[in-house]
Amino acid sequence: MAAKKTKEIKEKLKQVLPSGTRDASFFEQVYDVVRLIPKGRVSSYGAIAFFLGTKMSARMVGWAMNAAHGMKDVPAHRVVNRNGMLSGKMHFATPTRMEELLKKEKIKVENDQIVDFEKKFWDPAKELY
DNA sequence: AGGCTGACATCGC
DNA sequence: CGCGATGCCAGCC
Repeated sequence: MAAKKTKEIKEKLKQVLPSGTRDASFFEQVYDVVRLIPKGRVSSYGAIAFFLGTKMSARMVGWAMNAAHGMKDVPAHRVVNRNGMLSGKMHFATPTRMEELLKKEKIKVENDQIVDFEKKFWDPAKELY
């Protein structure tokens, strides 16, 4: 479906981001927040969106993450949906990459879902404010 | 220029 | 209690 499209976007971003970094906007802020997520902690699209001021634009955060794939500094694996589910794992290099990365950070993952998500949850609005 | 899509979230029936 | 519909923003066709 959109897999092909994503691939194209990824390629395009490779040209756009590293080259000019463009005049980021929503994305850059998302990247910043994601980078601030401590190791061993995770956050959600909604929390980030909320922190940025637009709680309802959680989808955009996901879109930003998609772009973040090209950014080495952005630990997209630490960002999951509100359920703590690794909804975006299929967008990584390999479907298991996200889970592996999380496990390396002492985060337990079972059935594509983060264990004790509430404990590992890192809320930017709380931590950064 | 208009419409569709997308790694989400929330409200409604 | 579960599934469907809607909102949001940006980028692509």
